[in-house]
Amino acid sequence: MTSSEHHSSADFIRTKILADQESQRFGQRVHTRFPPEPNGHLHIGHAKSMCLNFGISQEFSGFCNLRLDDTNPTKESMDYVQSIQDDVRWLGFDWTDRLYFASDYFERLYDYAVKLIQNNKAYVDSLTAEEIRDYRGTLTEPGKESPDRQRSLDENLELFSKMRAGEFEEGAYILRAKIDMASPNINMRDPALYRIRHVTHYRTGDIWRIYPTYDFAHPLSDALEGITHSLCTLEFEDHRPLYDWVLRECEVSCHSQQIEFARLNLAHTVMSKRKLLQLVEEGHVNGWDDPRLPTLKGLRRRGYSPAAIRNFCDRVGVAKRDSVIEMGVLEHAIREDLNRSADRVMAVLHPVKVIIENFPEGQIEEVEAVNNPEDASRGTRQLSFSREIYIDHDDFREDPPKKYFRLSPGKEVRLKYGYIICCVGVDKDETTGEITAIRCTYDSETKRGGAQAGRKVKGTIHWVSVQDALPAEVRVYETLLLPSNLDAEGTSQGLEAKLNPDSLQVLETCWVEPSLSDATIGTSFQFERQGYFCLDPDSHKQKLVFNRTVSLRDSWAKIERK
RNA sequence: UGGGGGAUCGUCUAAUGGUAGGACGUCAGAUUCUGGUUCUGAUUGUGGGGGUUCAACUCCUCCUCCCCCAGCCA
Repeated sequence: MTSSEHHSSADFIRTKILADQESQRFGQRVHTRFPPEPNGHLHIGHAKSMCLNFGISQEFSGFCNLRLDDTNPTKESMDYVQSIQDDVRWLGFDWTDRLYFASDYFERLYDYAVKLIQNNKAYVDSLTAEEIRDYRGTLTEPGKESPDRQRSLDENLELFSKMRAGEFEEGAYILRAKIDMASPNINMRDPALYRIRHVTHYRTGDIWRIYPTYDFAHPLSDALEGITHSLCTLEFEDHRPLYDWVLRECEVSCHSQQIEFARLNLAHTVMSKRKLLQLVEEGHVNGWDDPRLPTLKGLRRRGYSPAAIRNFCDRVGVAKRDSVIEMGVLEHAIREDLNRSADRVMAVLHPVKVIIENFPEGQIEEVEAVNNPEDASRGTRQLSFSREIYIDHDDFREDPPKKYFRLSPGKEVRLKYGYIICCVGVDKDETTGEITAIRCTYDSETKRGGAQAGRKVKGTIHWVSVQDALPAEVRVYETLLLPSNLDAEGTSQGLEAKLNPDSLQVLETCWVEPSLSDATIGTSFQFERQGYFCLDPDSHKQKLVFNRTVSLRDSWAKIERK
């Protein structure tokens, strides 16, 4: 199987891989890796990377490793490792037995560093962090060589060994690559390879006092795992010469090709770990799985399916230019999925009581409702119809605008799966003027199967029967941010100012049909005419809690806006 | 302003010298017991100036704009 069988035209990465296969650069081998650092939860940007790495490995009959890039012990934890594995699996990817940790390579990485020293390609520097910054030069001026650059081989070896043994304070020494302090590429001005950290690593404990940097550990981890194509985001573009330098100077047998692509940006939300953390810690959202967050846990709780997210990533494509994807693309992906899979159900979010005056008091009638018009095998269910029902506040207007097809005084509307009713009056609270009930009559011939069943009216609305409706809370979400994206100026202050104050709206007094009483947590439903909703873990017997995943497309809202 | 990247419909993304195509969105129509779905149609684009060529999104040249880099983070 090749990528060309899946894509009418391959993206630039698949094109490169095809060319590498053509030239036998890695034989026919294609081996990728998904390398998150276990210092936070995965988000939809990671989903793009997973779809790329796991997707490509599948298309080219290769492999994809899950690698935890845990070279910085100060921010990493086992909890994150577990969370990452859960999320990768949930998204639908399988690393089988290829689970790796950069920390498992620490010993071999150390040996490579020693080799570099022996080859006069690395040295131990005693400059402080500030001094190193000064010596580095600027974007336009070359750097200066550290006095320690000329340190003897034996002395370097001995100092490095003592660094490892924990004989020095943090910051006292650092191992640097000996490359070129005048390089126009700042990453090549003798970058750090190892730093001293007297910190317990969540996996290796206290056996290491020095830890390799990303620039040293990453290329070698790729080499050790036999990775052929190392996909990363654009900001690593000017690290590529260093990536190649490390592999060349360490004389490894497998030299992977680093390829950079543009990270995913979604409009009206944030993707950086720092900002996500800020939202959680400052309480702007309720935890990492808040349904407003673009984290995989948040999307999952919001009701997004793994298939929809994968499909979204496919649609978005992969390229090198910076881009911001509109929310509409994500929303389309989940609607497309849920339209096929979610059972339909009646729910009233903003209830108004309707009294059907000519319907006998105490009488209850069964009506048949279709579970999913897209899937006949989902069958039908019975709904009970009675004299008093709830309809949505939006479906009644005392003074209807033009093209309003719903209920208004003297006008008819069909109750979905039920009768055509006609509004004959309105009850109002004497003091507030608020509508307390809508009075209607029904046409008894218009039920499905009735003599007038075929009679057409402009509108059909949803409803629930007062007598057996279940109370529910519904949480309606809007975007996290008001503007479509943060500018470069997006500081911590800036983020707070751009938050959408109405990103969460809690509707406490909703009514849903009784069939929902045995719904399981996480299941998605279409509330007829409204949107897709899923049952939240906060639900309990007394009160069901639903999250709105996404609304239905609403062409009436568009007409009314004009 | 040193280096590295990038610029194609509103938004993503194809087309490597040969009809600028697809998706999302938008608009219009058809169907519909969901103003949903589905179907049909329409809409709009190669950052700018020169040049090469029968032919340029594509090659050359000049310009403009955007992003990334001066962590002992990744």
